[in-house]
Amino acid sequence: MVSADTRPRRRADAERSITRIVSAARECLSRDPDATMDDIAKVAGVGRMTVYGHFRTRPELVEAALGEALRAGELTLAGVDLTGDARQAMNRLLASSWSLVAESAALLSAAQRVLPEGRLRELHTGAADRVQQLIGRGQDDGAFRTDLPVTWLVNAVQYILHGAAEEIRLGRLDPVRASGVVTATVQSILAVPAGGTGLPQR
Amino acid sequence: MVSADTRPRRRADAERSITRIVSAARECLSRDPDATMDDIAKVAGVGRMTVYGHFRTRPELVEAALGEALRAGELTLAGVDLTGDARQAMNRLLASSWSLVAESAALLSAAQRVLPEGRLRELHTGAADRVQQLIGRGQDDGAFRTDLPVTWLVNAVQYILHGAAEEIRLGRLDPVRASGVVTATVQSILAVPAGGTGLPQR
DNA sequence: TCTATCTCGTACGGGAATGTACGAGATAGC
DNA sequence: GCTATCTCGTACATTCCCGTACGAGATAGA
Repeated sequence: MVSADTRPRRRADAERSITRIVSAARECLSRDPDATMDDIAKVAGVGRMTVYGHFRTRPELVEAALGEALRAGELTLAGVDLTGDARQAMNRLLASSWSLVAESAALLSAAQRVLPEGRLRELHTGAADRVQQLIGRGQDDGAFRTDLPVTWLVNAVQYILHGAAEEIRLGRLDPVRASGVVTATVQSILAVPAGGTGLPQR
Repeated sequence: MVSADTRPRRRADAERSITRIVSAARECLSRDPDATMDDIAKVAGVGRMTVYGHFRTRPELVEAALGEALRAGELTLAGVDLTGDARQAMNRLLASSWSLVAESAALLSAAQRVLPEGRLRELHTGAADRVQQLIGRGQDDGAFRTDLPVTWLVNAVQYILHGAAEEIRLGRLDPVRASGVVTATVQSILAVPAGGTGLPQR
């Protein structure tokens, strides 16, 4: 309904350009939410005018980039076995897609500034919901803590992923160890507290 | 060495204006890193030209705002008893200053875009170092985990605080419960893992 | 080979933000 | 009450980016 041939038809080189542009947009925008059309064009290796040939406005391009990232995320998500022990499932999920999820989060915050609120929710729902479902199921199974709101847990995980991506970018976290670090941190956040965290049980 | 009277002298009303401007800058910039000089002036209740009367450039104002926030943070930090059980100390620290630390983090990311790298480290060192020391001490005492790098733990805590502030801003987290939620989450991140996180021991 | 499509440079208009210049009026502080 | 200081509006130059217009040249695809 989106990517199919609603347009009359396109030449192969145009298709290739679009791919490169969207890919460049993902890269640039997830690093700098204010990346310029010109920046993106340069990274894509095309002229700025070519970009405008395919995307009329900047918001349109941002949406395309976000959409692609989310689609990729959902695809990966769909390929991960989320059944069985929730902890193990979360580990599998993180191992295969944490950096991708982090990228989506960065793009999401970039999109937040240029897309209408509704449009954003519309695109993002689905990807996030499935993570929330997994965490929710883990809570029901007794694998994950229930003393904190689900929405907080979901977002806390997001922030950790986002942070890890940033730390790598700043050279403060070894990319090789990152996956393990992320997994360990997330598990700690979701785990049922031992009982002595010093907090009232609420 | 910074705030003292290196300037010839200032009238009382000017002093008042500066205070309001810096305060407004802290508020605006921690909410939107791209806040305009005009935005800040409006919030401060003064004209834009008055702002320029005291801060020649935007980076100068950003630095002032960040500096003030960090100074406030250090002041609070200095008032917290960090001795004794590291877990309890961390709880005390978070209880009395988590939102302030979160604000500093937001300002920090705003400053990252307009201040030279060195200047930023220069200002920020001190505040962050003390948190790092506390976590390091906790590790030595066996209160906190040692399977993850200290720098990561410090930053993970920062990201969680930042995230909590954002969640409140978006109305997804009850401000009243926030303190407890933050404390519980941070304790989980720092705690020595029970032993079954599913990760190789490093 | 022929044509519709695509690339992409130059040039232009518009908007927003920064920072400067000037100056008239208010006021703190002596 | 005098004066240096401060406030702050208007106006302007500059810069940066977006988006449009035009068009010449390359190329895919038949």
